Amino acid sequence: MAQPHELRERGLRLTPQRELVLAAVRELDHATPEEIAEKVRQTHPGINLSTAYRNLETLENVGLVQHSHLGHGGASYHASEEVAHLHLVCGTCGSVGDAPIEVASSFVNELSEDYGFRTDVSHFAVYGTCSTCSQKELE
Amino acid sequence: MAQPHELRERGLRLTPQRELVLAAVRELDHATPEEIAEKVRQTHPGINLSTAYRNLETLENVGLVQHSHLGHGGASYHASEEVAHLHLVCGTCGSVGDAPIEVASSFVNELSEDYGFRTDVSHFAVYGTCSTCSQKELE
DNA sequence: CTGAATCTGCGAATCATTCGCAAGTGGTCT
DNA sequence: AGACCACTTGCGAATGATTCGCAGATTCAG
Repeated sequence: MAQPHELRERGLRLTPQRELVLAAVRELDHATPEEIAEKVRQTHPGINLSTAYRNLETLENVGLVQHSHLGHGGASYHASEEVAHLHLVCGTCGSVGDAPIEVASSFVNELSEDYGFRTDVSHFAVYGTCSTCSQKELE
Repeated sequence: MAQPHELRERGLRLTPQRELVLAAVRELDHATPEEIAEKVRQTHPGINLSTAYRNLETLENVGLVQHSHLGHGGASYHASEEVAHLHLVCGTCGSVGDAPIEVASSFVNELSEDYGFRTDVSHFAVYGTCSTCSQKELE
């Protein structure tokens, strides 16, 4: 009995690499599978990239982590308990800024009411030009 | 003299494949490089995929075409003169719906005022669940 | 018509992600 | 503790999308 581990509780086996992947996602925020594997290697050198990918997928299925698409590159993972927020990706300098999800609430509501579309604003990045780069363009 | 071709006018050489790529982008809307190459092959069988990619990049540099990221897959190209609109991608069924860009105007304004971020709403898809799939979930 | 710079075709290289498979391990049931 | 089996892992190969290197072809200015 005793209280089951959070992974077991979701029907997953408890393996060192799985725990480490989850820990890495929680520690690094917005990390690519590659970066997560790299992090895990610090304590478990042998871990394979495929294993990182597979565990991220598994953890996502049970809702412990989620991924979003930031730049043109690959996906970026973060823990589910993290507060959801918008990602403002600058197409000019590549920086990624954050903004509270509330900024989009009226937009989300409108899409819901008019189109019946339930938006997950944090899944894809919001693309544009950051204030710094906008300034520079004026020069 | 005479009026220069729209491509020459932008400092580009006028090659058959380049014109065809541009024509294909205009004809097919939201096409992947692969689909564009396929289209071009109808009139110019020999065109190489790399050439399509290179020309799309070149055309994008001079502002004649633009690309956006719809699903997890590759980029999708469209002509610049096309009216910008939002892409509503359903994560469940994969469908891509459209919505006028005005729906996002207050959202865009807010980001601009509060964060100085100039948003290009049509570059990345808006991710979520379409009305059809939302319905099904309730059953 | 000629030359130089720009393009194109092609195959190889890259990057991110997924697969197949055999060997290893975790959890359950005795 | 011992045995079993399904789930996992490591590894290398397979994919799919995109980029690169290069030699030969083409465009366009003079």
